[in-house]
Amino acid sequence: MTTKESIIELAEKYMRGSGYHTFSFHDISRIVGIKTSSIHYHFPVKADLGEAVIKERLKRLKQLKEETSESDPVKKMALFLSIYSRMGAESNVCLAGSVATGLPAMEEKIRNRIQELSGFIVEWVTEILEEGEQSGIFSFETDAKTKALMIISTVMGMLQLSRISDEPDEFRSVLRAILQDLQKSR
Amino acid sequence: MTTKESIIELAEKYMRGSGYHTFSFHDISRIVGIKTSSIHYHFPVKADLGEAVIKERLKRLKQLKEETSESDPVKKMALFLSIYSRMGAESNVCLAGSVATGLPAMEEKIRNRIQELSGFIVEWVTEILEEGEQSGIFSFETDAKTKALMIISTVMGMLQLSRISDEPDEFRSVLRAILQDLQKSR
DNA sequence: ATTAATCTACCTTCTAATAGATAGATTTCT
DNA sequence: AGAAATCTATCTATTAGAAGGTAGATTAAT
Repeated sequence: MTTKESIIELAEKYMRGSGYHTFSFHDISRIVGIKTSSIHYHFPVKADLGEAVIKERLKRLKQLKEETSESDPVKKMALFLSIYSRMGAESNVCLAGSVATGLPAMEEKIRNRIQELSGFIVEWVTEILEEGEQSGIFSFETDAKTKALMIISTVMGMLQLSRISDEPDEFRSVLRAILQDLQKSR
Repeated sequence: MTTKESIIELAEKYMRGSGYHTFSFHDISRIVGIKTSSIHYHFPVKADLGEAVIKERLKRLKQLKEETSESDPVKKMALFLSIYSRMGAESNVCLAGSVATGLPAMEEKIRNRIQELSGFIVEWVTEILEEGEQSGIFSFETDAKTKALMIISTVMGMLQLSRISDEPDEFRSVLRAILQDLQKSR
C-alpha cells in the first residue's frame, strides 16, 4: 500500500470513528510515520483529503454493486444490511451520516461528494426494492424510494443509537425486523 | 435570559447545527458579547458546557412528556415525530445523533449524559407504542422496544439524509409512512 | 536529468484554559 | 445601622499547544 493510500485509509477510520473535525494532519502523520507536510503534498488542504475518502468509498460501493448484480433481491438486501451490521460491530458510523452531522461546517467539495455518495446509495437500495417487488419477494406500502429512504435511515440511525447504548443485540433485532417486514405475507 | 442560559442555548445551536467539535468558546463569546474567560467562569471546561446542553435538552423533553401524558397514543406519536420534523425544517440534526457521531472523541461526562438522554427517548417511545398496542390503535410485528428503536433511528437517519439531499419532501413522506405503518389494518 | 515523494523549519491563527483584578451586589457579624 | 466578608459576573492578559499551511532543501525512483 502506498503512503497516499495509507493516509486515506486512516482518515476514513477517523471520519467514521469520530468525525471529520476530530483528527488533524498531525494525528495522521504520527501514525503513518511521516511529517504533516508530506500529507499536504498529497492533499493540499484538508478538504482534499476528506474528498478523497468519500470518492474512495463510493468507488468501492460501486464495485460491490457490480459484483453482486446477478444475485437475487433478498441476497442483495442482506448484503447491503451486512455492510452496516459490520460497521456497527466495529462501532463505526456510516460516512454519509458522519459528514451530515457537521455538514454546514464542511467545505463545498465535501458537501458535493457526500451528496453523490448518498444519492448512489439511495438509488441502489431503491433498485433492489423495485426488483424484489416485481418478482413478488418483497412487498411494501409506499413507493420504493420512500421505502429505501426508510431502510437506509434506519440503519444509519441505529449505528448512532447502538453506539450510544452499547448494545449490539438491539442492532441485530432491528436488521432482522427490516428483512422480515419486507418479506411479509402478501 | 441570563448570560449562562444564552451560552447554553447557543452551544446547543452549534451542537445540533454542525456538531460539538465545530464551535469554540471564541465563537460563543463573540455572539453573546462577553469574553471567553467569562464562559469558563460558568463552565470550567468545554465538556461542562456540552453536558449542560444535554441536561437542558433532557429536562425539556421530560417536561413535554409530562405535559402530554393525557393524550392518546396517536397524538403522542405525532407529537414525537413533530419534534423531528421541526428539526428537519430547521436543518438541524438531533442532539443524540450529533454527539453519537463523535462519541469516541467525547469526554466521559458527555458520554454518560447522552446515554441518559437516549435512554429516556427510547423508553418514552416504547411506552407510547405499548399503550397504542393495548388500546388496539397500533399494530406491529416486533416487540415494542425494537419498534421504538426503528422509529427513532429512522427519524434520526432521515435528519441526516434529508440534510444532505436538501429535499424536505422526502422527510415528510417518511414521517407519514411511519404513522400509517403503525395504524395499518389489523 | 527529471519528477515524485519526502523532509526540515517555519509562520500564523486558533483553541482551551489559567491567573489575577475589579466592580457591584448580597450576606453576615457586631 | 455600619462594617466586614463573601459571592457573582465580568474583565485583561497570558499561556501552551495544536491547527492548517508554506517555502525550500533533500533524497529516491524512472
